[in-house]
Amino acid sequence: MPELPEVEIVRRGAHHWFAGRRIRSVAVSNPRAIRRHEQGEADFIGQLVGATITGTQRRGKYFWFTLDSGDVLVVHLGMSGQVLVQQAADEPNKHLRVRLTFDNDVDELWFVDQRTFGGMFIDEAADENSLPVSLTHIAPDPLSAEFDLRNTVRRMRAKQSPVKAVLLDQSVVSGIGNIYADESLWRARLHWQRPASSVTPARLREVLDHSREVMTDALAAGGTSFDSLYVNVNGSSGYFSRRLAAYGREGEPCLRCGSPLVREQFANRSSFRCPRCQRRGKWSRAENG
DNA sequence: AGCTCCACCTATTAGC
DNA sequence: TGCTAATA
DNA sequence: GTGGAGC
Ligand SMILES: [Zn+2]
Repeated sequence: MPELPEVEIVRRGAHHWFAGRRIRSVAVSNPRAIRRHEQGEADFIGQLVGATITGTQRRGKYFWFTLDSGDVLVVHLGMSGQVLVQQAADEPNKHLRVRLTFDNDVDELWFVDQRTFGGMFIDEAADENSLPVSLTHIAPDPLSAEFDLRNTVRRMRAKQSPVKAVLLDQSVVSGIGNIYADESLWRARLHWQRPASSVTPARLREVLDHSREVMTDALAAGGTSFDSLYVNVNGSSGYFSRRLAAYGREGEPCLRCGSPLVREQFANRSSFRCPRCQRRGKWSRAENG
């Protein structure tokens, strides 16, 4: 599942290959991929053909190409999206949804997405940072310069929901998904179900600091890949999955205390935690200090 | 308004 | 093998 | 992973 580190890896690759290129053609093979472009397919194609990509930006799990038209092309990978650099002669891909060709006639951008939760759309820039209007409700992510730790802690404390739900709320803090939420909570020794309002500001600060650290480490490792669904623009996997301490480790020993990790259901996804290090009460803080 | 939960898809894997 | 359920 | 429906 692409979260901040995986999206950032893809953005960097996309920038390297496509910044400065002029779009020659656009083919949409599954209109669902551009469902968030409300003006429809013809408008989507019409706005892109002839436009030049001037750069790339990212906020949380969204990234976008800035265009010389002044608008931006927003990309979200959903659960299984890929942005690949392909050559025209490459073998067809069953899950190809959108295909862009460029003025050099060699390298193409293929948006490939098995589950079709991801997509692309054109939007206008809301400010001089080119933040798309449709993303103004997305909060800054912990790796961005605009991230305000104190303000984020204050907003988290106002929530009655489980602290994990708040970490996943992109309007409070962006970029964190199921994997890095569990990793951050494990590092902070916090039970995912604690109401955010019941957690002290100091501990909320800690869990946010841990999210920044774990996502920085994951970025350096090329992201987390469990299978071939998450890959960079060249189709390669990242190496962070082998360093996960919580996610996917049901029954395996906690790397701090050796207790077998447990798996619990949260909404309709899985949560992994250590039953000893991550207990509900405040006493879980004291041990293993 | 705040919060929870489910639909949106395709594919793979586990279990009967 | 072939179906359903669970999970990503 | 996200947006929207519903309590
Ligand atoms: Zn433990």
